Amino acid sequence: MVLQKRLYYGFDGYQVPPIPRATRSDRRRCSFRKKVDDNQMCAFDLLATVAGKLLLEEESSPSSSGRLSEKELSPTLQVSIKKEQQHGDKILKVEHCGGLESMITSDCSVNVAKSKIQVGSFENKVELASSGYQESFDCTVGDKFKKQMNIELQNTGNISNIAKADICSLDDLTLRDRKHPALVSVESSMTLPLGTDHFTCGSFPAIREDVNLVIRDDDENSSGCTHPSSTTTKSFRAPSCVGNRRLRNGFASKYWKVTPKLKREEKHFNAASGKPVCLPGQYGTFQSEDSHVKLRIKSFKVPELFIEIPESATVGSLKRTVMEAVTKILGGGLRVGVLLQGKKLRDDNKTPLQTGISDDTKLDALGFSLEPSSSLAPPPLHHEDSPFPLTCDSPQPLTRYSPTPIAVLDPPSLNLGSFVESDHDSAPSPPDMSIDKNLKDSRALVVVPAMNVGASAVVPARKSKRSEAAQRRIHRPFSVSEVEALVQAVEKLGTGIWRDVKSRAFDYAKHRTYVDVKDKWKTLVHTARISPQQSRGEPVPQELLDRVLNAHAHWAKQQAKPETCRFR
DNA sequence: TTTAGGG
DNA sequence: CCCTAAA
Repeated sequence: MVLQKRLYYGFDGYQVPPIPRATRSDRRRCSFRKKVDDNQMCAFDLLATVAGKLLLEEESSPSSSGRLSEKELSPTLQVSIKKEQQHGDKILKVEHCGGLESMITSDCSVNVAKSKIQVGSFENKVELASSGYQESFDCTVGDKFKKQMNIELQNTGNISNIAKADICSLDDLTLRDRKHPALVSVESSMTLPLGTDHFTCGSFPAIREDVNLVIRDDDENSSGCTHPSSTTTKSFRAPSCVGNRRLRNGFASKYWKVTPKLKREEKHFNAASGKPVCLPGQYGTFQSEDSHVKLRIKSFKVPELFIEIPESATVGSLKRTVMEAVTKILGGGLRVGVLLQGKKLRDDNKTPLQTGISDDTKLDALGFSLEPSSSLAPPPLHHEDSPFPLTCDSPQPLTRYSPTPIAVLDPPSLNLGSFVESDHDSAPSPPDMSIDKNLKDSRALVVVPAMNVGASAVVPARKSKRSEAAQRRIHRPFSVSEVEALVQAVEKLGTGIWRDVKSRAFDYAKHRTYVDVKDKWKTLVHTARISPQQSRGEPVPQELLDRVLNAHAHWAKQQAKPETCRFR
């Protein structure tokens, strides 16, 4: 099946929703935020997981030992960001390719360097092109790169705040000066084993017709691994190809692609009709042929993603883990949220103006976010207690990986580059946004800003009626691999020291607390004592249950005789 | 903050 | 998972 829709939108930058990550203790004081955070994390996991899958499939091959080493994985975490800016008759193109981390954290420069060291195979390429002149050069990570960026940015004057964090720190680029909205093209390609219905625009009528969503069946071939003709092609990989190939491998059954397009003009809304009005020459105005508001998703934000696998895990197990997580998440579907100045627009029936979106609304004040949806139920807003079948559970003592934004090459037809852009901050005004850390940990899948909303409706983000009350955390069943890790840790450390067990077996999983771990052990012991038929959920291998009982008995005995040293 | 248990 | 008393 092929669905194609386009979404045009224009704005200058995007922002991350004001959802600072909350620690468990923080949650007590700010439950609402924590809740949102949890949801976003799920959404984020989804995207990043998918991305990671693609890359892993393409670039990672089992080492001779049949195991994955960090070195093998790291290089697969690639990200590409491409920026274009028109300045007079010149067009500045900046492309950045780096390790995953640079996409996830706000401090790209640091992480890029880190990634460089870690991976050793990362590259940056900056291209400067203007009429009759073209130059490209490779930069090393760090100062040199930043320096290069500075020069270019200065030469061209203004630059978008988009992707700034991805290239280097804000200060380095002095991006605050944004008189001209830079043109940024970000495309993302990912495979999602999810039916189109999950992301149909029914929930987002305003942009329905504009979203460039390509959903097709696997076998749909991947004829076009054509790289963009531009010189920028070389610096990054051809994820689109990867994606397709992957699909054909039978993993994902659908190919979901969001292809943003560059649009130089901006649009204004007519106060009366709520429809866009063309205001040529005016900054912040869009050009529209008809009376429709056109939106374009500029980029997705993928704050953070962790894929953990045991060091002894094989590529195959990694893939299965990823698949498992994706499937879970997709099962819940996705919802779209609209953010204005960091606040969610909950009333679907308001017009742009009514929600506060007006001509002078800063484009970057608008944002879209994809959130996991609890059920198939449409975006009707209800609280989100609904259990989310998502979760990115992984196997044991894992190694931790970052997300995986992928650089995608243009579709054969279009000569656009696709990328997944992740960035933090950038919003000059979003209230209550302790960028940095908070964002860093807010695992959200955020689609960037856009102008949307027709007279129709906006997508309800989520109605948290109890924007204050404590919300129950989403249910995150322990996967078999997690159980395995837990058992192993308890066998080694014993019971009663859950803090240690937690850090040993789930150090990477921020959503697992020592209390959770302790509770899990409790239920495991219970499960091991009852008949398999009586237990629910994913069945735990008998072998593990046996080990649970043995370990439980062993440590219970140990506790009985205090004189004995636990370490034997 | 952690543990240990009941809910 | 949550909530809490205890330590």
